Amino acid sequence: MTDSAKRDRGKRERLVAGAGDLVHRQGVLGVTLAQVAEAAHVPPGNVYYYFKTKDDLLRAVVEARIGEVRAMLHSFDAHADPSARLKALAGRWVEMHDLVARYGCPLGTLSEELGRRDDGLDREAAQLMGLILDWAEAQFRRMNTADPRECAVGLLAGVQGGALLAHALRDPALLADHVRRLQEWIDSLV
Amino acid sequence: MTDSAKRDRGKRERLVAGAGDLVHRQGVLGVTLAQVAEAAHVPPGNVYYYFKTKDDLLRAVVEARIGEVRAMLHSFDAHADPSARLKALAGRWVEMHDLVARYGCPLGTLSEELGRRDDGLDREAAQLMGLILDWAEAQFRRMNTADPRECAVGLLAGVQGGALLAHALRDPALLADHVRRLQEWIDSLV
DNA sequence: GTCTATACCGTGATAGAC
DNA sequence: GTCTATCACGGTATAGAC
Repeated sequence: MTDSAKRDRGKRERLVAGAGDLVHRQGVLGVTLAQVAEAAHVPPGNVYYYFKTKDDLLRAVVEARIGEVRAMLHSFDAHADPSARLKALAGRWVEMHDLVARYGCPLGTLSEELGRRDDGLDREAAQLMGLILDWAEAQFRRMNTADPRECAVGLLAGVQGGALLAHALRDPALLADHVRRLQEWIDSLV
Repeated sequence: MTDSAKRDRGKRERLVAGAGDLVHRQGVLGVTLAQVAEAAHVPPGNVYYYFKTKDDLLRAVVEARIGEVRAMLHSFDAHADPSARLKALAGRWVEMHDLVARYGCPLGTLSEELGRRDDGLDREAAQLMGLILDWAEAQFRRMNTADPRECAVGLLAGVQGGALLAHALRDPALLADHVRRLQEWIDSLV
């Protein structure tokens, strides 16, 4: 890789990371490309050198988030016990409960916003929830629980709903307490 | 009331209703005042005669939604049994599962979007979830369940999370199935 | 009291300078 | 190959015509 390509990559990554952050805090439509440029320490207007359109940048943000989700799920596979894996998944939202109470779940708010579209990006964003759901279903299946798919939906819906309520009421403790109840529920299934 | 005041009221109501609808489908920032005017059959630009700013109109939308929530909860009080009331609450989301799968829960998406703000409208919007939560808690308390507040959070989080997943995956059946599981859970507490 | 024409700004996007 | 000056558009909001 040439030096210039490396710099490109660095700036591209900074742009995507900054855009992802801003989108989380302000929503897709609330973010301007000028803000993204500033956050990534790139000259304003220069964003178009790396992304043809704003939607292009957005697509990169979604793809990066999907990558993060895959990495997260993969990291949970270190646990031998499927119930421990599921509890670790839920625990992720406890770890970021302050951030969630202020700006909502980074995955949930993005899914909600892009779910209204009809240009392909909605399908892309659906993977954010779809991947987690499929992974959780596989874990419940290993636990030999009845209706593993519905259990997976119950767990992720619980987490996402808890995040939404914690955000609406701006109450981090609500999320933490609710997730602990979900973790107890997982234990009760073993 | 004078005739002109009546007309005002009619237009005002049409503007608020149209704006509420558009906000649900496109999000707060995705709606333009021109669209609102068109939806309400009011001359474009004329919106400012009824509302000083866009935020003013938005506040009216939130207040109207709060009124709808109050009316909905009040209507459930017709059931003598608190568990029947709670199941009727959950049933509301089954009734509108197609709409929710397409555009998200009208209350949930609004709460998410306004929860990011910090100008008072976030507090206003918090009532959308707060009112339901308090009402549900009172019903669980009458059922003598342990931890009525946490049960209320569990129910509303379940519904909202189910709505979010149904929206993300654009799958109305997911919401209907999940809500039925929540209703069975309510029955199991009696 | 009701509505229209318009000002003004910030946005995404582009053409071309360096 | 990288960045800057600028455009055209669409948005909110206002001043003033009817």
